[in-house]
Amino acid sequence: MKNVPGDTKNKIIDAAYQVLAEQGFEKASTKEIAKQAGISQGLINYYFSSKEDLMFEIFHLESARYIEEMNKISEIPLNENFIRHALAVPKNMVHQYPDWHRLRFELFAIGLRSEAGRKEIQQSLEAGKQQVLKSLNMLPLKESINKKALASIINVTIDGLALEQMADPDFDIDAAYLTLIELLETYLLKN
Amino acid sequence: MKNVPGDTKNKIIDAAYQVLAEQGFEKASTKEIAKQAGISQGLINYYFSSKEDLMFEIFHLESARYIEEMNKISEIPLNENFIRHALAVPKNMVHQYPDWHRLRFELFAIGLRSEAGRKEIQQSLEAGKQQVLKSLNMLPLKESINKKALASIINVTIDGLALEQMADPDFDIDAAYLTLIELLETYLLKN
DNA sequence: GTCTATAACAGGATAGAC
DNA sequence: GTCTATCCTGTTATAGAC
Repeated sequence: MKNVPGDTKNKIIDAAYQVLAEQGFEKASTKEIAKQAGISQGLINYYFSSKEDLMFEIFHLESARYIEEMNKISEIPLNENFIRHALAVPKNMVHQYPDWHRLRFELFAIGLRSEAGRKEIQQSLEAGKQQVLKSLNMLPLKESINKKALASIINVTIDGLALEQMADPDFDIDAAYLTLIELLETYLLKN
Repeated sequence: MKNVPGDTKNKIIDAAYQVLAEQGFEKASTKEIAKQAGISQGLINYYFSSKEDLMFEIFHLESARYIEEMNKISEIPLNENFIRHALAVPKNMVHQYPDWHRLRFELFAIGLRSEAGRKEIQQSLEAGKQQVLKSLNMLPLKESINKKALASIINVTIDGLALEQMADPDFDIDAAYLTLIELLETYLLKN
């Protein structure tokens, strides 16, 4: 095994991501992160000036991953099934990346306590809304519809349904998405 | 000033509520809570066996307050404006009790990390859904509508819009609720 | 770059006086 | 019931050897 440049830093980031998702921001200790990464605790401060620094880097990386994932919607053909296909993208994220949503709610909680964190949430929500808005703009919609408001609603519903799914293993997320699709189709297409 | 029975305990709970909402579960120290309550730190452990014990008591009390608040919906007359009047209740909570929602998202973050916490979220979400369901059952709806799924969507949207409002002071929550009302009216009444 | 060791501090819980 | 003082543990960040 050769020493790849940037390898150690990435090992730390990966480990921190895991520990952060499992334990949350405050409880995620550098000791545990170092252990998980297979390095010494002191080394973390060689790559990151502080624990907070490391955590914010993770949130940024994950924000980017989210956008990337949601961009799959752009590739969906614009036929009468567009809405259900588009919503399948966030729905599947709950299954594929459960940690990702845990991390997101962690960010929400932190963000409501500090000014720096508040801006992080705002950016994250804004990015999600822009993605939804992009999709809405592909559809021929009436002028009377407030697209921005609608994008907000859809965006927060995606997060909320993910939470329900995580909190309650018996939650029928498929049924919820089905109803959401009906709701939107009725409003957007028949209105 | 006489010593009212249960007064000290309530002082602790009130202080803890404030500190918890401001700092979050992990950072909310018993030292700070004691300071805010105007008592000594050691006294907290006379009334509560542990910090966690204190925190859970707060979550339970707040859950009860939420239900109580939402029960106002039962008093709304069943006319054509029912939906908008009913949704005004949660919307106003964001303004009236900003701390309450901060606390709620704190609970969500904690809950996604421990089994005990997970059940707390589940209960809290379930209670909210039941309230929405109760309102939906007052309306004459088609059989084809999945009320439980719809209640979930409405319930999580309420939380989500509150988050947006807290994260972004410029967020137009009124517009969002207006669109939500239209969305529901279109689906429920015209469908 | 990476390690070990440790400094410097803060947290919750408890003991014991009053 | 309430206080003060203290114990014990765990935390992050840093110093210094390799």
